[in-house]
Parts: sequence; C-alpha cells; structure tokens
Amino acid sequence: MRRISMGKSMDAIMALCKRRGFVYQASEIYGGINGFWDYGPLGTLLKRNLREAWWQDMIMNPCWGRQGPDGEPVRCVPVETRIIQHPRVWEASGHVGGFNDPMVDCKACKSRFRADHLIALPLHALTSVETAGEQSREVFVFYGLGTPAEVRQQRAKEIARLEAQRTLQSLVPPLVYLHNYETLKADFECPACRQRGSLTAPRQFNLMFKTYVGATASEDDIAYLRPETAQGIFVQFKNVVDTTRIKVPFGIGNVGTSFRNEVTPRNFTFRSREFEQAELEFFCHPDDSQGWYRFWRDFRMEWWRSIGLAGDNLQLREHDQDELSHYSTGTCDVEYRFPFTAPDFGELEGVAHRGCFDLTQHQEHSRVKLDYFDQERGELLPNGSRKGERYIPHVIEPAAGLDRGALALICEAYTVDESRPSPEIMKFHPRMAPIKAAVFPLVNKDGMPEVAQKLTDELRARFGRHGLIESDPKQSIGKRYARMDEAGCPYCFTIDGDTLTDQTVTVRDRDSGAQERIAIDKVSGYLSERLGL
RNA sequence: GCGGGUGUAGCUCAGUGGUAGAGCGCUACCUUGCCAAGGUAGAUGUCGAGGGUUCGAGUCCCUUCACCCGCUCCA
Repeated sequence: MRRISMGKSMDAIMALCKRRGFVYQASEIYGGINGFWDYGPLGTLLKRNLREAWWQDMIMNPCWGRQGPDGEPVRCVPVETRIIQHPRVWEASGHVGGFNDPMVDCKACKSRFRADHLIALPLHALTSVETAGEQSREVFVFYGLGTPAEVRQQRAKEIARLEAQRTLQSLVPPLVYLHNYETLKADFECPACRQRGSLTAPRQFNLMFKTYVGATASEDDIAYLRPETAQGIFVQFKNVVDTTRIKVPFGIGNVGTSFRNEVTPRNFTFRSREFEQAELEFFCHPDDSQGWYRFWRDFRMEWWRSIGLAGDNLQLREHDQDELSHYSTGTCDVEYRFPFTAPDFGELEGVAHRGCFDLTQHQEHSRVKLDYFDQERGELLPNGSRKGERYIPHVIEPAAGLDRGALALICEAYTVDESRPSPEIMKFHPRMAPIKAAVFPLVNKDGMPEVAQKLTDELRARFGRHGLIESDPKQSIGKRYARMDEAGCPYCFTIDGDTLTDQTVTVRDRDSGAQERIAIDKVSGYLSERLGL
C-alpha cells in the first residue's frame, strides 16, 4: 500500500537498475552474496558524479566559496587513509566494545533483545561470591561477555556511569557470566512473553570485519576492516597540522570504503556490508563549535537539495537529547524518504558535534599529545602579537553515505508517466546524470550520420570527463529518445534535414519532451550552461 | 535469528510429472523526416545451487544460497 501511495515501486526501481546497468547483485553468477552489491556502467558513473560533487563542494571549493560563521572562507584539505589501521585505533574509538552488542533470543516467543537493553533481573541469579558485600544496596544482574574479571570491571564501570546519570533504577542492564549461564538460565524470564528459561545465552555479534595481517595469520595478527573512515582523519590530525600551513578552524576530508557486518542487510543497497563514505571532520575552537555545527548542518542539507533531492522526500532531523551519544552536544541526520522506508525516512548523512571526544581518546590511547596551539588567540602582547592558546579542538562531523546517496538519487529520479510512450524516466539532475547528452541523426542517411558523428566527437572532447556523450543512428527516433529517458540522459540533440541547410539542431528536454531549435555551434555552450560547468 | 513470499531468456512473467514458452528488450536488414518505442528476420536458458523420489522432475521431497515483506536489530 505504501508503495502505491508513493507512486514508486521498489521492485520496479530494482528491475530498472539491473536492466540499465546501474546496480548488479555482487557475485551474481555464484548465487550472490548477502549484503554486497556491485555497480554497472551507469551506476558507477552516477556514483562517481556524486563523489566528485562532494569532493568539489567540500574540499576543492568548500561550500561553494561562501564564508563560515567566522567570516572567513571555509578551509578543507583531503587525506586518504587506509582501510586497515592499527587495532588499537578501534579500541580508542570505542568500536571494539561498542560494535559487539551481545544479543539474546527468546526461544519461546522468538523475540530478540540486546542484552544490555534487558530490564534488571533479581539478585539471586548471581553467584554467591559475586553477591557478597553487595547485600545492603540494590544490586542488579547483568549480562556480560568475557572472563569473570572482565565482566566485574565492565559492571563496575557501568554502575558508575548509571549512577552518574541517576538512571540506575530504571535502566540497569542484566549481566550473567557466559560460562555459567546454563545453570542460571532457569531464573530468567523473557521480558516479552514471561516464559522462564527460554532465553538463549548472550551471543556476540561481531560488527567489525576481522582479518589477519601477515602471512602467518596467527591470533596476534588480528586486524579489522574500518567501520568508518573518520578515525583515519583523527589519527592523522597531528601530521596534517604539522606538515601543512592550515590553521584551525579547518576540515579534513576522507572518502573511502568501510565495512560493517550488519545484522540484517536489507533494502537493496541501503544497508550493505561494504559501503563508501565521504566524511569531513571539521576542527574548531570549542567556543565556536555550536556556530560551526549549525553552519555544516544547514549547508549539508542545502547541498543534497542542490544535486536533485529537492522535494519533500528530504528532511533534516535533529536527534532528541536521549538519542545523542554521551559526548555529543548536537547531532542531526539528513534523511530521505525511500520507497521502502515510506512514510518514514532513512539516513543519508549524519552531522554530529563530537566535541573533543575523538582526539582526547586517541591522545589517551596513543600517549601522543593531540592538542593544538592557536597563535591567534590569547591575550594581546605589547609587540602586537597574541600569546596563544593551547586546546583540543572540537569537531563537527558531516559524514555522508555515498551508496545511500546514489540510491536516493535513483529513487528520486525514478518517475513513471503513463502518458508517455515510454513511461519510465530517470530524472537525474544534469550534474549527476551518467549520460550528459545524446546526439542522433533523425534518419540514418542523407549526410545526417556524418554531422551527428562530428558533433558527438566535439562534445566528447569537451564534456567526456564529466560523463558519457551517447550517439545512436539506429532505429526510430522515438525508441532512441525512450532509451535515453530510461537512462536519465537530460538532453538529446537531433540532426535533421534542416541542419544540413541552416546549421541548426533540435534539443529535446528529457523531463518535458519539449523541443527547441538552436544553432549547431551553440550546442556546446548550451550544454555547458545546463550542466553547470 | 524467527515467520511469510519469491527465484524459469537481459527485464516482466506463464508453464500442476512427459519436446523450454510469451511480451518487451537485444542483433541484423529494411523502413523511418521528431517520440504510434514502424516492419521483417534472428540469437539468447546449467528453469538459483546440491541431493533424493521416479522410466521420466521447471513441476514432488530434502538441504542450501540469494532477494523481497513483516518482526528483531541498526554501534
């Protein structure tokens, strides 16, 4: 029903993606592999255009040259960091702990819970050794993984945290030692169906991909494929500051592939296990951070609009206070209403105020100072210069998902117009369109093919770096227009009999089907203007 | 992980134990003077994979993989 009300069927979009070479199932001839998708020729070009636009508008000419809240032009530099980092990077970032959410299933009612989301269970489930000395206070049972010592530590930390938050009464997660769970499980009841003894032992979901560095592949060689590109930026922050003349406030951008072992890959490419991110970490003085947060939040929204997600299907959603990470003072998501999420929205990009959390974490774990000496702050000295101020910069993180972005572009572009002979049209923004233009001889004779070929060659020489220039002399003109509609080509230039005498061609607009006649030597300028080049 | 559904040509799908099909697309030729996706001809299949039952399996049974939907989850 939702699909019908949206007017867009995900099945139809997926069929078009396959048919026209946007997206293929990965390893399809072997039966596919869960959570992985490949891009075909047009999809590859579409995503490249999206990545290029991000690169241009975030790094090369940040925010289209506009000024930041400090009245200065926004400054950003790129890095390219590796998928595999030192394993301790992921300890510092919190991913080693945070990515391993133990899960518990109820065999009776098939419910699944995050173990740390379960309501507290009575004390008697703990071993006597553990309960000694804790009789006088309210004690809760936790789930936990690892050795008893590790679990004790984990629990102490958790209690301290919850006490600090004054939520101990309501939110304490239960803990049980894995090694003696079987003897204790009769004491536990399922929060959903109240059946006793039906909960499975907590099972660990490894959300990070594990691999081995080195040919011997022993347990000492374990490394992880990055779950986000951001950490590579934080780890190289000091090098960038030390080896360039860039000064806070500034951003460092990083684009690349990340991996997450999603529990349930679903919804076409939306939740893939291998995906590409475009992340910017913008470093600024703590006092200026809220201004920068608002600046990036608004710009990122504007940016997605500018590449074609212009309608009601795009929204900005500020996270509620209880949704925020403990270190964040503000986070919002740029969200798109996909056919499969409608009427709800799915995240395209998160813009997070991360405070000084990441640099502080890496400073502690690496024991390398990661603060910044700002020579433009501090009290004014007699000689006219400033005394300087040392601080750990705060960070605003706009982190975009390129595969989700490409999927949103596809869903937004997909249009069905039953009044047209070929109802399916991909209305890509010209800047995103994989095929920029097509050149057709109206009929394949009378000198028209030659003129068309010459124009094609010219357009390719000028626009080939931005996208495909198609040329097709075969079959009826209607068929050729229809094919271009389905591939999302915005402009078709047609050579007809008049071209040979007055040097004009027709331009057909994809979205309206309307035609106008322009001089053949104006085609290049016409296209350049409309592609925003 | 659980439940439901699907898997046959590039795409959409028909095929209820007995020779592998249609429409669209694709290719070639002809036509065509701006969208009636023209006409004619042609090519295209490990029937998702593996095993079993049977004289015989796309069809029945088992296993498995993938995708879709609903739960669950989404750091």
